[in-house]
Amino acid sequence: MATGRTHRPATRSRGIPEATVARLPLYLRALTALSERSVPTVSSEELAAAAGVNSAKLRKDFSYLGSYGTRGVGYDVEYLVYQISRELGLTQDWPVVIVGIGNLGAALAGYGGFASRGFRVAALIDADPAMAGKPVAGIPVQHTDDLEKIIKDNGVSIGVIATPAGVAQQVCDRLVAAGVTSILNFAPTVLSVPDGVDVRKVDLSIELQILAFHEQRKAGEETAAGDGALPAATARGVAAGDSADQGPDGDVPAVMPA
Amino acid sequence: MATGRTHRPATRSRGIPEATVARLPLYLRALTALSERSVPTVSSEELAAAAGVNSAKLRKDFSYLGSYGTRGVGYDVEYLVYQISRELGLTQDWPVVIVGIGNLGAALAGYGGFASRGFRVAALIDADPAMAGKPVAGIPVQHTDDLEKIIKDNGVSIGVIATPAGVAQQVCDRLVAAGVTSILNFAPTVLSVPDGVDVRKVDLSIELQILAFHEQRKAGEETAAGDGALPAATARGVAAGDSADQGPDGDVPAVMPA
DNA sequence: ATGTGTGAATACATTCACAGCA
DNA sequence: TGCTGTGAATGTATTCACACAT
Repeated sequence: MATGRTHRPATRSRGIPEATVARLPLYLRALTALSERSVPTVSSEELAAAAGVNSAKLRKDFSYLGSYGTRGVGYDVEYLVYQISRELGLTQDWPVVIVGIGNLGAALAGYGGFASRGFRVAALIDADPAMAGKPVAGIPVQHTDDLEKIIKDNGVSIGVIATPAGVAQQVCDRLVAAGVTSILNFAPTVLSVPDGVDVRKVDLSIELQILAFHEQRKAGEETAAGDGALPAATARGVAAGDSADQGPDGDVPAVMPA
Repeated sequence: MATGRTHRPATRSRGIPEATVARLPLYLRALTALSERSVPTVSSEELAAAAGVNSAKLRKDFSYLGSYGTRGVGYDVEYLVYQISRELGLTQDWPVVIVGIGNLGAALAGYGGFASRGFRVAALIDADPAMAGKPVAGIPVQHTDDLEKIIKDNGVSIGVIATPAGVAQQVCDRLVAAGVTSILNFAPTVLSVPDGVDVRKVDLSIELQILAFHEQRKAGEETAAGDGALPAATARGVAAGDSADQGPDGDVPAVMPA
């Protein structure tokens, strides 16, 4: 959108593929590093290497944002940082609340990547009265009773759930009722949310299980009982790939504090 | 690099799509819950609802594993639990080491989902000499100096990196050199690994940025300057969707302890 | 020369819709 | 009759390869 570029919608139209959106943060991180080293421009090849993707994909991804590069030269680092930040909505800063201050919640609260990337921990919330008032990562923990007020007073629209699985849905319901429309769920449960609310999950156990699956292959077919064993086949540097889905309701799983 | 691969042996029997593999843990979790409630059978419809996917997808996923259902009836819960566990390689248990025992590492160490799901924390490793010997979640922390020995003595092939970004690559290199072939990376860096080593990332900041992107849209087109704004359109329960990729090397980012 | 931007080709994933088995 | 299993249809993502701007 930026300037008045009204040609083919292909450029800045509202149709950025999810897969591309998921990679923008990666590019942004690599670009930020370059920016800090005062590198003025990068080629798609270089940037792709730094982000761990291949250059064709990167160029295609950028093409959805617009034509921000210069043929024969590459991309202007600062300009791209700005464009991607804007596209991701990071030019404003998002107040976030973290609910469930166990080890995980504390780790999240202390995560340095927040402030620097458009997010601000507006509040830490926990159900344990003993924690109320105690500062974690410099921020005082507040009691769950005040959840609704905290959300409203701070205009919070993004919530992080780091509670035990048993109370996650209930916390989720309260967050949503109070106005939160995006949730990052670390509890190992499928959350049900109304339409219009986004849920993303982070789940240690799932990630490990996926690794185990590939690990098992690499280990050879020793286990092969009556299977039409397939030797190598997969030894590729799989190195990741997620996928989640969703019907009308919530989403999935995750790590969990003590 | 495990065994030889090179071409595209892409057989068929052993060809479970990545997207399906990524969902098996979800199904497994839902099935385990049913199993605990002594539910004997489930239909694809019911199980799909519990796992947060749609039934056609679930049936297609299961079709890659074999024909484990009964037409007109559904799936036998116990049997499916076993088949999926086996497919994921969870019938054996995987010793795992966690490197970097900050808040995050401690949270992971205390995660209950380990033991119950085929994983065992074989060791906790940290570079801080002051931590050595101190138990975290009941497991004594060991010093980084002994990393290689620990990996070898325990036959560890899966490592979790929860260190600050600055040392992640270095830790990764040592893990790989010592024999680890699967890595779950929580540090916000792209790790380079040789072929045959799988890397998966978990990155709080990236997840939040993806949420922010969608959140921005929902917020309306207030920012809309000369854009052919697209009003509602997105209010759907987007609710997730990942995607990562990879070239020849490693992968990406993540949370980070204090 | 060099490296972007992008149509066209290919690969992968989801959804449909229904035949066929219990 | 009810629900699985799966080909065919559709949708999405990645990769190729090259015209073209600088």
